[in-house]
Amino acid sequence: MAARQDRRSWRDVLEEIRNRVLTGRYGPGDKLPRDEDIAAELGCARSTVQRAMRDLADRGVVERRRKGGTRVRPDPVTRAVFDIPVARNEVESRGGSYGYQLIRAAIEETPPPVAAALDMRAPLPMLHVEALHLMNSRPFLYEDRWVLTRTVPEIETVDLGVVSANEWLLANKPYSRCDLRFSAETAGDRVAAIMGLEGGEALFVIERTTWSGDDPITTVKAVYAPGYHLRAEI
Amino acid sequence: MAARQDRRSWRDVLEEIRNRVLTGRYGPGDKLPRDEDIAAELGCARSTVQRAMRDLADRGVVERRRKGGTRVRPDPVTRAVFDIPVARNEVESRGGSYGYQLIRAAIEETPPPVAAALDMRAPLPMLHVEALHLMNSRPFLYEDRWVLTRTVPEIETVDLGVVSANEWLLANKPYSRCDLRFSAETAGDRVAAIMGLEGGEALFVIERTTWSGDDPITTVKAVYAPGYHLRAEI
DNA sequence: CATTATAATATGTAGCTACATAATATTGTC
DNA sequence: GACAATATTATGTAGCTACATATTATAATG
Repeated sequence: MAARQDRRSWRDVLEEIRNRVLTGRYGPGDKLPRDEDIAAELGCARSTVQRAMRDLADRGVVERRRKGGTRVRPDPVTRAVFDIPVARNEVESRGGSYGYQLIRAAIEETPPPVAAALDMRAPLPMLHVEALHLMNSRPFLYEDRWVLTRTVPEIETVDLGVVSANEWLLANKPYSRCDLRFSAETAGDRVAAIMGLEGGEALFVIERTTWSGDDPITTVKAVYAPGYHLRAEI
Repeated sequence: MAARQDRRSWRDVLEEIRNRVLTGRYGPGDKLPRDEDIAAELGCARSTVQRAMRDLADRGVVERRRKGGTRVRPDPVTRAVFDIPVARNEVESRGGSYGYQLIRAAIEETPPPVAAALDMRAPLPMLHVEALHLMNSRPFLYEDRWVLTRTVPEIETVDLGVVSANEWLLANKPYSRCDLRFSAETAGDRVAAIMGLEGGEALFVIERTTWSGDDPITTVKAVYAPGYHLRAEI
């Protein structure tokens, strides 16, 4: 096959190995031949096999270890990649007009759950920000955020009535680590009041915590308006 | 830096470029120099830059096009990779004992929303399966699934009281395309009854639709027990 | 002027070599 | 036999060359 071009591409190798996994020729937990042998069998260079294998490892199909070899992942998972856009972009890409509204910004002591999320031992003064992102003047996303001022002192000089803490931090304080949690939550009285809901609705929630090296930056709870859903395709 | 080994690794290149993006030296939408020039500047081979750039593109930091060059993604996103495990593995990896219970399995005509999810034009006979996955004998995940028997006729011969449709399909009918949707939903009467809830709780929902080539295989709504959350780390 | 053919170009891929690195296996020592 | 030192090995990385491919840019043509 591949008449004009006789070379075997890494995608061909990937497909071949993937098929062998899917048809059970290489079952869960099984050890695969070494790259070199697969290369010889399929008639390509080791680097081509390497390329394919790296992709399969990225996709969660196989696991590779130096000297240990390659084996099929024993527990099959569906690996999905999600892009979580900035609220402004998400609203605008849906053709809506974006609006932003600061609800509150104040210095407070770290509450215990926030300290836990950020791996902090002792409470410290933090900037607590609540804000609402709007689509077509209607609540789209409520954000409840804590920022560690010791890590990001400049944020105290920012007018959060104009720029959202989210956008400011993204542009000014890159993170090196990020924890993400997706969940569902019932709209409580406070959130319902802020978002103009009746209360009791199921809301999609993304919690995100970021660090710069070992220094905690911020933790946010982003609560989306009812009906929101996040998509991915594989 | 890198005393013993003077070579610059692709990770170094990646970090360097990433920093330039984060510090604004390469701003959103900006075009980067060609790989070859970056290689010359940083003192490494083009292949090393390529490796780093591919990774940055995978992470959603830059966009690359042949001849068009490399540019910084204009809209910053948080790209997260989630592994969605099979219920059994998820329960067992948390140290729980897994249980499975078939609620119902019957042939029905495709309802319109299911047809829409699967890109089907006309309704066809489908296998409608409802099942409950248990952790320590308590409801963990309720699955409401439709399987197109025309694509997977063998499933009619499977005893779904013993093997879950999910596990059987994963092992026997590989998919080539998969759509995923995350959302939050309020527990209705039926789901509440099945899961032993009071009703009105906010539940985390994953909807998954798969195809083999152009042939629809199945679409599932997976409803998790209250308190469930999905994690990722970047 | 629009439309099509052609050239130019940046990234993508395949193959090669050589060496690095992380494990695992083996051997040596007590 | 237990444990440490050493060898072995499969994957990982860096660099090189040559060519493929997809676009964009330019020139040719009606």
